[in-house]
Amino acid sequence: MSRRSHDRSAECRAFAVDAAAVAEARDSLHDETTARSLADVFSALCDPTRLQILTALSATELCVCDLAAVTGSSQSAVSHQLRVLRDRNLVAYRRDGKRAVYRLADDHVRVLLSQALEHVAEERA
Amino acid sequence: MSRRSHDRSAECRAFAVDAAAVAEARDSLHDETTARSLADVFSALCDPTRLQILTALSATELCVCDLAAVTGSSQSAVSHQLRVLRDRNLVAYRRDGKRAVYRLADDHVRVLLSQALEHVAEERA
DNA sequence: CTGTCGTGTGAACGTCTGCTCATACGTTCA
DNA sequence: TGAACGTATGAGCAGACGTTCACACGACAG
Repeated sequence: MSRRSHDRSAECRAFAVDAAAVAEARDSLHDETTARSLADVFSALCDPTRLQILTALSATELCVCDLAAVTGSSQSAVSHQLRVLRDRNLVAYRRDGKRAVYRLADDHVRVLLSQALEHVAEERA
Repeated sequence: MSRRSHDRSAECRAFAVDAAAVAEARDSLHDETTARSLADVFSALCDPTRLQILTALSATELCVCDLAAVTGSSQSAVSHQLRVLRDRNLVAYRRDGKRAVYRLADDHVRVLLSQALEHVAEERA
């Protein structure tokens, strides 16, 4: 514990290089629950199967069975993923007899998808 | 293997309920490389530590050491995450002596963050 | 009622992921 | 040149994740 200023190889320095910038950046961080919700939203979007589901639902509303057909996944897998998307408020659904017909919950999803699409298109230039 | 039409409990039906909707949705899906890139972008955004990094960089550019201070993570962890963000073209950096100063790569990141933020704010109403 | 359909769900399992630890590399300064 | 600094990276490990499998449940037809 002696020689305090020399034994922090992996810790980097305890004090910041640019204290002002660190303070400014720290203030800009979201509170914990907001940060958690943000991560949840993006977590819902990071799986290829869920992205396919959302892209499909951008075009038209679909029941679970048809979503399975569109994505090429099993009905069970789709149902599990829809549960995630429902919990994140990214999709909504209505019952139609024995079927459950899903649709996008709001337009934020479309914007998120289109922005990400723009990004990947741009970096290919 | 007989009784072909009765033993597909988990497979759901092989033909779609709403063939037209399925065809329309299927056409709207992105090609495989685009889908992969989209998933990569959102995968980069779904980790709390990386979200903190990007939020911090929305305010000001920062070196690795200061990012570690802002996020409360180790320098190694931040460096690993920055590698992910670099590979996804979400951040860029310049060398300044021994330091590496990182910044957001483009404005798509800001839009993505703000849209997700709007979404989580809205569903709390 | 009985059987089938469409869907939801829990357990199990293999894979992916993000962390720590240790170490290496390039830069700066004495 | 040698030491400290800032950063990058690989190995290893614990936990999260997505799938399959098996099954339960409500709705509808016969």
